[in-house]
Amino acid sequence: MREAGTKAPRHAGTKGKRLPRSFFAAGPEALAPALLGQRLVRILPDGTRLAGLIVETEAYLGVEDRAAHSFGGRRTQRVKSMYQRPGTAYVYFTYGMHYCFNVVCGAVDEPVAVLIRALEPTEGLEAMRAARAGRPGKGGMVAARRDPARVVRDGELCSGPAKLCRAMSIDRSLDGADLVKDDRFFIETGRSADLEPRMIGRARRIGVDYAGDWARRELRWFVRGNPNVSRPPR
DNA sequence: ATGACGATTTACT
DNA sequence: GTAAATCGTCATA
Repeated sequence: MREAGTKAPRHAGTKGKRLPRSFFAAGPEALAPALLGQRLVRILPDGTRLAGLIVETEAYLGVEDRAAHSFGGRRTQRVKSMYQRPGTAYVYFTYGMHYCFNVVCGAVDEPVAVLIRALEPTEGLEAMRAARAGRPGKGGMVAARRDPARVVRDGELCSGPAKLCRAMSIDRSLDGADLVKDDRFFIETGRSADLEPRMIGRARRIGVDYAGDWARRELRWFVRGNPNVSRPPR
């Protein structure tokens, strides 16, 4: 994690300790800010290690949260991962072309989670650029709009929930993965200790205007001044 | 079986 | 700022 204005992270490439299940069991409002600065790691089938520090998260509070997929106790095929153990990955497909990734953080049958909205990329940037240059999601953009040669600036590589999934090759195959045990997908201790409270911002969640009062609640946390944050508040 | 919509991103005015 | 892309999911019938 770096403050605005400083150079590349000194500890890029550093491997941390894997976060234990007890860390993930904190519940969404505690886990969302606690995940800031932690390192999300993805090992590709060919062994390439991709990683980034988490710089933006959102809490989804479950059955009473109108913005949550589990609102009202919905227990559909799509959201089944949200009802699993803390530390489970909930990956869903949306808008016909994008994936988003959440960390489940409640007891079994308590469908709460934290959406990972942005990362500061630290390892495997080349592979990320290649993944982001092509077409998104499943079917992906029409021919007229896809541009395999398009250049994605580093600050835009993982600056959104679907962008980071694209950059890190996170798709449906990782839905339900156990982040505590899985060897392709996990979270390590990063540089959260460097984050003073004043460096953490809080704001409304993005893209949930349909959720009435729940749209107004400040359930989004982000690292102030970090260029990878998807939508820095005013 | 059908229709409306989405925890988004992108290009364009 | 607006609109298009694109299809699985969900509610309704």
